[in-house]
Amino acid sequence: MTVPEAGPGPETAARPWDVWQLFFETTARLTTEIEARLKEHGCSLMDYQVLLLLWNAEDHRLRMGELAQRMVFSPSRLSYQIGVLEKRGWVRRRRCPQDARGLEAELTDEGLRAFRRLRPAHARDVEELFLRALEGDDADRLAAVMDRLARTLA
Amino acid sequence: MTVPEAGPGPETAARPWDVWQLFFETTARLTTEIEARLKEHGCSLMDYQVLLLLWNAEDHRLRMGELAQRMVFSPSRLSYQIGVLEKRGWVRRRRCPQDARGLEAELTDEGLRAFRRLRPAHARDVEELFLRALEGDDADRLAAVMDRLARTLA
DNA sequence: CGCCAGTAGTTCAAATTTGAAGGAAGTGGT
DNA sequence: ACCACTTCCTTCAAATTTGAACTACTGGCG
Repeated sequence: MTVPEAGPGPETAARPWDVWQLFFETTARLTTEIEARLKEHGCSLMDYQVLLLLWNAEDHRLRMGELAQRMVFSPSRLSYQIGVLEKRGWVRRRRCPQDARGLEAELTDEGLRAFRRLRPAHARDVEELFLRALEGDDADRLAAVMDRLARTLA
Repeated sequence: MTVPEAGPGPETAARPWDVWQLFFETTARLTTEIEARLKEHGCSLMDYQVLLLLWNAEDHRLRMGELAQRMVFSPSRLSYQIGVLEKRGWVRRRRCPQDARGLEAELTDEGLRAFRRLRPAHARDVEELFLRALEGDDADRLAAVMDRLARTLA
């Protein structure tokens, strides 16, 4: 309203700080709900994300450090998480051939089956709770913003 | 590239699932970094958000339940958080006059001062790490998407 | 009034997360 | 070969988070 516009401009001139608060709160609600639904199938969202990264990786394995980077986990947090998944039989630790300091986390056959079992329900949840809210070129616009954010953070 | 377009369409047709992953990962990086910076001033992001909500509230007070809703916290989590802030002298618990079951969390004078001390640095961080990435009408578009997400979750 | 289902918060134990410290192995200079 | 430095990951204690009881109070109904 304060800035003259040519043509039909946006109805709402969102105040930047409100956008941040809305982003923060909505993100919390979204991940909380998705996590709650996934947990009914016996898996936390972080568990799932680890499985997903391993699933996508060459030979279903990744170096611990690489995994920690991608998950935005501290080393100790990743160590704990992998420990949990290992006890559950979904992941195995292997010493890395190239570098005896390092370890690789590898999806077991059981982990593979668990992932395949979990995926459909989780995909539907993300679909329903997140993707459905994206209209028109929202996906592209959102991706562009996230890319810019990621670049700032790098 | 796979879909014929009339005129100069968007360069990138982001695949929905990738958008979700990017959103999830970038959000994690962003909040992790903002939290790290805030902690150098001796306050967690959740502490700050509680202070902010109380700051904005009538008489700087809110019912525990209301606060829990807005923070997306479980009752026990809020109870713990308020306990921490209370020990630090930033917040006080008062029995609610209208309903003897309930409590209100109220900002103390010291809490007020703490918030005013924290705010500038945090504002700069959010500015630098989040708001700067928003170009053109990104803020409005993002707000619209978040609104739609929130409505789905309600 | 007296009972009772429902509401508001707290508490407790178990699970997770953090951050500092440690142990094992690579790397590079001498 | 040796030593200092770095990298990779784990471990440990303390802080936080979760989820299931548990306590205190309300409001409505007989």
